[in-house]
Amino acid sequence: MTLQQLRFLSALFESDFNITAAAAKLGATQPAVSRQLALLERELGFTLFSRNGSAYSRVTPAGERVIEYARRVLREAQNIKDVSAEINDPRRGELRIGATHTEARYALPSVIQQFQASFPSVRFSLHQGTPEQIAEMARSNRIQLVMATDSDRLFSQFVRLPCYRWHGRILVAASHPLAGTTRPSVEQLSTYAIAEHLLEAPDASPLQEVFTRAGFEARVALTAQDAEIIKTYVRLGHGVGIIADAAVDAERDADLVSIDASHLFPAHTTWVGFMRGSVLRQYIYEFLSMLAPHLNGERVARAHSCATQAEIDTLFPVRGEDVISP
Amino acid sequence: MTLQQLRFLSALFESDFNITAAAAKLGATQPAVSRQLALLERELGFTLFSRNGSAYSRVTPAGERVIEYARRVLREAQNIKDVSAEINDPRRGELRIGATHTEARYALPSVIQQFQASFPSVRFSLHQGTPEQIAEMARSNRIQLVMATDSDRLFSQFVRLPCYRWHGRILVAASHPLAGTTRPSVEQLSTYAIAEHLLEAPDASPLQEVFTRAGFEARVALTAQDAEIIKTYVRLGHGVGIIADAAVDAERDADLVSIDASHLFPAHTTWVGFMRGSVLRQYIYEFLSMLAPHLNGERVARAHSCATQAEIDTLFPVRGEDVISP
DNA sequence: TACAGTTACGGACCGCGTAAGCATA
DNA sequence: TATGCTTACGCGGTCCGTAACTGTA
Repeated sequence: MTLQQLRFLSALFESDFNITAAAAKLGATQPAVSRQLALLERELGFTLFSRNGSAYSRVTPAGERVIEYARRVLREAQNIKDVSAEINDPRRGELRIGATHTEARYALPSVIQQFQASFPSVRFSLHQGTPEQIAEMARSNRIQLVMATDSDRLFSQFVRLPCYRWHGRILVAASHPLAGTTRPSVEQLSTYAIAEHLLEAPDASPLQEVFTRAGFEARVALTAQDAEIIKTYVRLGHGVGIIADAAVDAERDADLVSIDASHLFPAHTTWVGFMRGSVLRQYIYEFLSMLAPHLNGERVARAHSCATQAEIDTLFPVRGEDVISP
Repeated sequence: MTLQQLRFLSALFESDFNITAAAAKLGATQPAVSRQLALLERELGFTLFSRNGSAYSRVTPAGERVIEYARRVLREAQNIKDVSAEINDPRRGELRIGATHTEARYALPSVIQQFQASFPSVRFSLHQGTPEQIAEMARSNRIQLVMATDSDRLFSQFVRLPCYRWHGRILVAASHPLAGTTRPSVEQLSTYAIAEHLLEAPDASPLQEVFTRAGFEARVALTAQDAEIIKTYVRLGHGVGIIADAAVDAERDADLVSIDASHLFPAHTTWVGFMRGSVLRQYIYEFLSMLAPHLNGERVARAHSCATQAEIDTLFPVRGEDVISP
């Protein structure tokens, strides 16, 4: 068993069991990958993938376990390389972030700009995807930081730090009946079609829950990860939009009316995280402190050494809509 | 960076920085180890060990971090081998246990006998040591299971399962003034020299605490890991011994009087554990259920998947002196 | 025929052990 | 002089890429 074999194994898994693609990803030739995987299977004594004729089709139950541990091996090996890079040149490296749509679109751009000015030799990349996708990217070491809102469930192997909290805002066209109101009720909202800014799985919508509890039903006519789609819909006068307050741009959305909805919906927490046990380069600490002032080096380091998420949560208490920065 | 280099690195660390010894331990020659470590240092770009002339003396701070991650790599790689062994021959393998003196001496022998009868092809070995020593053995993968009493502090990276609970017993010679008493008080005890069965660090003695709280001082004249030493001392009539109840043998200690002391001292918990995230062979599950009936496969598997020790503790509630087996 | 994976072959490289060299007590 | 690590050297294995082969849609 060699690290190379485990790299091939992991790459094959991440390339939909296509050896040719996996080989290309690692800058190797296809026979090399094929041979090393055959050798690994022979050494382990059982098949890792089931063959569908000549093509590999899917992983066996045993293979799944092996891949899980293989990835752990590779992550720990990457940690060694990170320690080395940090010592040799702390200001040079890579920062790969995975984020869901809203964070990538509204929260990150200004921070990224600031970060790149401070660390011109750090190659920055941003990978937008669903929470499932970015969790998988982190597991395969393709990204170091993850940013998402809620969906904690998917990130149990992560150290999660609260970044900021926010409320939904109601967005309507200027001509809409609700345009002049403040503090609209659930009953009022329930008479209109709703365009909702999707956070996680559609079935886990906190919006539906709020309506149900008040004895009404939400008529959700549109859901989208991209708040701009919601705005377009609202501009057409088709109903009421509900989006993150960060997604409301005072200038470009001047034709729309946005109404505070903090009395209706619970606050969301946008957090940033990394895989438990992974090495954090110094510039990652810097990035986090740029992202939110309360994520300073000392507190992040303390969170990093916590064994459980519960301990971390006590380090970052929440008051009302804000994470408290002592 | 290769797995072999990490193995050499880890072995050197565990051989007191003696390359010759490390090479012998791994069945390699000394130049091979020397060269691979030099290559690794060159690849990483910094020294891992500080040289004291020609000999290696100690690890650098950076080296310490690298070793930490190198060991993790090796543990995860071992997990892959364990998965493989389990699939190829579930009844063949190794079971290496680290235990402190009392467990190795009194609790384990009968279980080991039973286990070896059921699994003749599993090579069993038992390694007795201080809690510090066995924790270090587990970190370097030399043992898979750990058994100890209290000293939780040293085993934060472990999954700990309560095995059984026990009280200290007072042991005196038949001619001793306390021989006829039941429920002796702290005041009575404080007039005699005490020989204490040592559990963890001498400064963390719960005995001293009990005495202090009652307003007395314990005159501890002897401490020992081996309860037999305490018995010898008591036989000489030199004072009062306090040992684990498991260490009292009805037949062989018939010349001594043992007195229940559960009213005086808090119960101790003897636990068994393994490193978090390690693969457990099927026969390890069997061993655990032989060790204590409440450690059945289903519950151990559940504990294994817990992320925190606190979760595990709720799986094994305690009532009085016993771990509850539902 | 196109596609995906395996087998065959020759070359480069790499890691090992033996043996000699070098520094420190 | 003994100990412990490093360098030199030659061998054997191993890994790789190119190329040819096999099996499947």
